[in-house]
Amino acid sequence: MIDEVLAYLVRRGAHLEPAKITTREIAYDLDMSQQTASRKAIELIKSGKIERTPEGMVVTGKALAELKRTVDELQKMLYPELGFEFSGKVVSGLGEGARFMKIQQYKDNIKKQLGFVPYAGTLNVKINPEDVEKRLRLKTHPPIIINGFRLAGKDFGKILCYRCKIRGIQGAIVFPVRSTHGLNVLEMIAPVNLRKELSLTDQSWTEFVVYP
Amino acid sequence: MIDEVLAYLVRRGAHLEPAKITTREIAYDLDMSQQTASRKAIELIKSGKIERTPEGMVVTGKALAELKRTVDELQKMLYPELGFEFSGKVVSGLGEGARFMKIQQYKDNIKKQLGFVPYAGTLNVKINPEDVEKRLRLKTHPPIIINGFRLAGKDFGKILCYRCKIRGIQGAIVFPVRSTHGLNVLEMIAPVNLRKELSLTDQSWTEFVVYP
DNA sequence: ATTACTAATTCACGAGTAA
DNA sequence: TTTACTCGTGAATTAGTAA
Repeated sequence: MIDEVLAYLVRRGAHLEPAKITTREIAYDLDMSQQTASRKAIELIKSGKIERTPEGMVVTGKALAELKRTVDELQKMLYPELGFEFSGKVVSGLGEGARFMKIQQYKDNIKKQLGFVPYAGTLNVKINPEDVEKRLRLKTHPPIIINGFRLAGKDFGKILCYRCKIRGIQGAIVFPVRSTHGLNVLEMIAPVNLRKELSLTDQSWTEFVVYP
Repeated sequence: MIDEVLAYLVRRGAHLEPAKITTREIAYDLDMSQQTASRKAIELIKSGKIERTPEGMVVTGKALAELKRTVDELQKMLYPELGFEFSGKVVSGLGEGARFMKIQQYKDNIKKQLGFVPYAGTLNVKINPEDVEKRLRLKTHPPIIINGFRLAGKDFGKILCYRCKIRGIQGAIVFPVRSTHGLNVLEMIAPVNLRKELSLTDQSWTEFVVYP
């Protein structure tokens, strides 16, 4: 998992600059023998995770990146309320979302609930298969509800949504109650034309965060 | 450090609800024998870190709290620049925040936007003078907006907020649009009574992190 | 299919110590 | 003072297998 000695070195700041840390100190602080600390340090060097310089030990960028990845992943699992990250590819919708976003009632209701007038179009992203489970977990959180209405003898259903952020732009993921999408496509609205604003085309890879 | 099997169970969501995970799966995913996975699971049960129910394995709150502490610490070391850290002293508010947090509409909107029902009270912290500049920088980030509403002929304004964490408890810093506070007092809401939960009294020194 | 026991094995640890 | 070697010991792991 996370190497105890490597984490210790990071705690001592060895990822910022070389730190003069003896194997005796490591042993004392981590409650192990000096011999073990020495051996572990050698192992870390052999696996390219730390380096020894005359100024002390340094954690390599590679090891740091790996550590960050692990901590990030744990963080996300432990604090799911801080935002679900998704990544996937831009795909073309059926133009249905765009049609909805042109209807004044929806526009008004979205403005009321989300605080922005949606651009008359949606961005459809086919999420990575490994994110589908996350999407299911997302749906266990209470959504923001855009009310439906009746217009010209036709029923327009409510829309469930969650705020999201894509490359700094705030928008929302929308789930029309009668959705035509499968589990792997998420539909996004925003105050601007996301395709244009973010220079996205079909098959563009992108990532975004959803806030339940 | 961080137990590999425990982290695996968290990755599988066993801290949210019981997860049907076999020792064989653990063994396969973590590259160990089924026997070792079984033994480690038993050890985790003995140390009170997981429980086995007919519905699957569950990570206990105690183990989760411990894990969060460790991850938080690493997070802080790895990303010293992330999150705005504030420190200051607890002060008494005018009871205005508490009044707001008792109003159903605000409670509903907060639950919707932040994912928790706020305790009917706020914690006011007078931040250190050197943190005031940080507070100004914070306001340049897009806030989460709690919608206002009209009730009994009176307008209740929207509330701008940012998620925050104080001693492991997730909450939010709130900025009512018509705030009565100066620049040096921050008002915090959380799902629990922070004063009680963290044993804080007036003049208690405390610190917290705000996530823009 | 599971899980978890016992026995065999391996490999991690620390004592002693040299450099 | 360090660090890091060898080596004996024992804890951790796996194979085999029962339930």
